[in-house]
Amino acid sequence: MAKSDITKAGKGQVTMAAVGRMAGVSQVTVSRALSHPDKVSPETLRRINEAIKMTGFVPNALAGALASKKSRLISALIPSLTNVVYSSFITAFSEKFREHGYQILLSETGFEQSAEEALISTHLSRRPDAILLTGIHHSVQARRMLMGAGIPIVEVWDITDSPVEMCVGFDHVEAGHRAADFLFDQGNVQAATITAQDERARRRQAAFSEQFTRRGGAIVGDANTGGPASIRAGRQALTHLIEQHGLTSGAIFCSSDFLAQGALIEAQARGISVPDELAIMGFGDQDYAQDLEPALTTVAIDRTRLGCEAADALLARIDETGQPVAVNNIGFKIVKRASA
Amino acid sequence: MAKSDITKAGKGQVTMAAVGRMAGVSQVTVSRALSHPDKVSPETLRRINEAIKMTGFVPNALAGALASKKSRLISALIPSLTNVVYSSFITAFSEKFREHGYQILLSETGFEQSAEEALISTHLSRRPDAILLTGIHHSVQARRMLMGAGIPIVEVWDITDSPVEMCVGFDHVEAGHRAADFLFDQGNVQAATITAQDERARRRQAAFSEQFTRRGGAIVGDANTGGPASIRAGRQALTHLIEQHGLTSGAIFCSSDFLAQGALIEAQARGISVPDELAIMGFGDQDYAQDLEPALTTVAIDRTRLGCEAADALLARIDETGQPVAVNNIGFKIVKRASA
DNA sequence: TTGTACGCGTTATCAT
DNA sequence: ATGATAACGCGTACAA
Repeated sequence: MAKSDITKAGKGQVTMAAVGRMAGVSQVTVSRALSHPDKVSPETLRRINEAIKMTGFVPNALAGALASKKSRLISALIPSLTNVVYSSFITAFSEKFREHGYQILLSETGFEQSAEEALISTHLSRRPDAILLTGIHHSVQARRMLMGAGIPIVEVWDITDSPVEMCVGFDHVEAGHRAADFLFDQGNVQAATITAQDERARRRQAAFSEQFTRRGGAIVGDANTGGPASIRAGRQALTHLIEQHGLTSGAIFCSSDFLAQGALIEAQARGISVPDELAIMGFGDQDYAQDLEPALTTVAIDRTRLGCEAADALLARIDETGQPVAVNNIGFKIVKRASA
Repeated sequence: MAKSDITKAGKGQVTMAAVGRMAGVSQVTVSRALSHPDKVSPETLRRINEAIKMTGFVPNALAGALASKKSRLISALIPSLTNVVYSSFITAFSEKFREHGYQILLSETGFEQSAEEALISTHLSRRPDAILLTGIHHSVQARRMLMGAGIPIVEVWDITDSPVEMCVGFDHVEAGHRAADFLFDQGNVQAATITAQDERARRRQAAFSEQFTRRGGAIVGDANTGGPASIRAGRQALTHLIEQHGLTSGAIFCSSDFLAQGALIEAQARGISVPDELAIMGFGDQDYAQDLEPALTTVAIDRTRLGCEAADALLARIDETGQPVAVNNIGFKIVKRASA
């Protein structure tokens, strides 16, 4: 049994050293061939690439990250993967970073804040080059860990004057106010709300009710789903508002398009005409909002822009190019369609 | 300026050695305190934990993985994050692994196969302890890299007699056949299909048409969306079938519940009664399928079970406990509701 | 119970 | 253009 092991042995992975041996160069030259090919002679480069192909060598990014102190990994914590609002956002965010050679380490936090702290710790142990958090409420311990990590941090989907470092999102109170103005100005004197279990949604709802009342309207009832948004929850909430609160006319402000869709279906099943008898307004402007029947009036959040700007902010800090603004309010837009 | 640096210096991260210095023990003892606390005296443990708290120490998982050759990282490649079918599946998969102390490195491959190869390579460079792929079609080069990695591999959402290593999914041809049988047995003699741009969906559609014809039915038309499934695509496809293929009655087999929902809305907008004039059948059994009006008849795939069994198969291989089956057919179930 | 010595596979620095 | 050497921070023997 020769001790030479140019072909890879049993469990051992192929290393740069092995590739180098095969190409007749040292390990360092292999490293250079991959990171700075222009600093290696064409002939050497050719032999190295051949050896790489023969051995099926895949660089060990763990070792690379340890040595260079750059993991090219970005942490992202979002409430839910199955909620299209967040998944489409994270798709834009990921794509931007993928173009720059980064990978995303993604975790769901759920809507209970308690899980976040442990997740942050686990994520930081992978030494990401930056981290994204959803929302602006984090425990003291979480903030401490984040600051200690010494990496760029962005909080999304909300804004505050005191972000951990940077935030990009929009003002939920203002969104609630403008939705109330819109529905009142449409001639609705009565309104109800359907809200999922989500702190930001609650904040919008409170702002909505406050403003709608201030304008002179009456809030007939508030239905909380007690869980994530779903079509079923929307149907049940409308049923509740009708049967328990005697809702017969006016407007309904839903905390998501998904809930609004449920309300739309329940109204249709009950033979209630939308928007004539009941005006229904969603939130988010999902892709399908315009394809519902009637097309859904809603508050549009540009999730793609949100993802891109969050990524840009982090990239600017990572590359130390430019100074991204600490508070980036991307706003929202009320989209009037047929349902309200 | 003393050379002692018990408090962490400028950019340097806190290491086990630093924690050890503060607690008056060596680096190894700190390591042990974290991995095998029972092998450390209570008093020492107390001092170490105190030092950890004071310094805000977060272990470097990169270094740990390099030394132990275990990254506690699982790679997952799925076609799309925004498609609830896959995101709910991956949520179950992730949850199972999270319980076992693993994190998921997730990437979208899109529905074009070409991107997969590069993604596999990038993922393998992080030295995951296992990898999950969607589908059973992979390039030769991809298979080579996968086998060379020497880690457990599971392919999901489809089955084949020759998986790279293991697969858990269901038979798409059989699903198409049974859907055809179902709709024909319901008394439909005409049928059409609406199919998204997805290889597995196409395979189901082909099997459906074949079987429906074999039974004596007639295929009126096949609408391909040419893109991902969406409500809009469903509406447009039904419009196409009606206006271009003269579809007036019979059944429609949609490749996803999302498309079926679009068809439902378009039918409603056109005043076509479902299921009396047109029977509509979806695929996937999304949570909301039963809450549509009329409730959607569809083919149920247990995505949670799929995620759990895929995770279990990998875990069994990682821990070398038990020998998971190479081909795990979890089947499907036709769920009759009101729409067909 | 605790510590010493070494290796994991790469990048960075400095020579040649 | 290429190589030798020293980190990087932690786990795993093995020793005390």
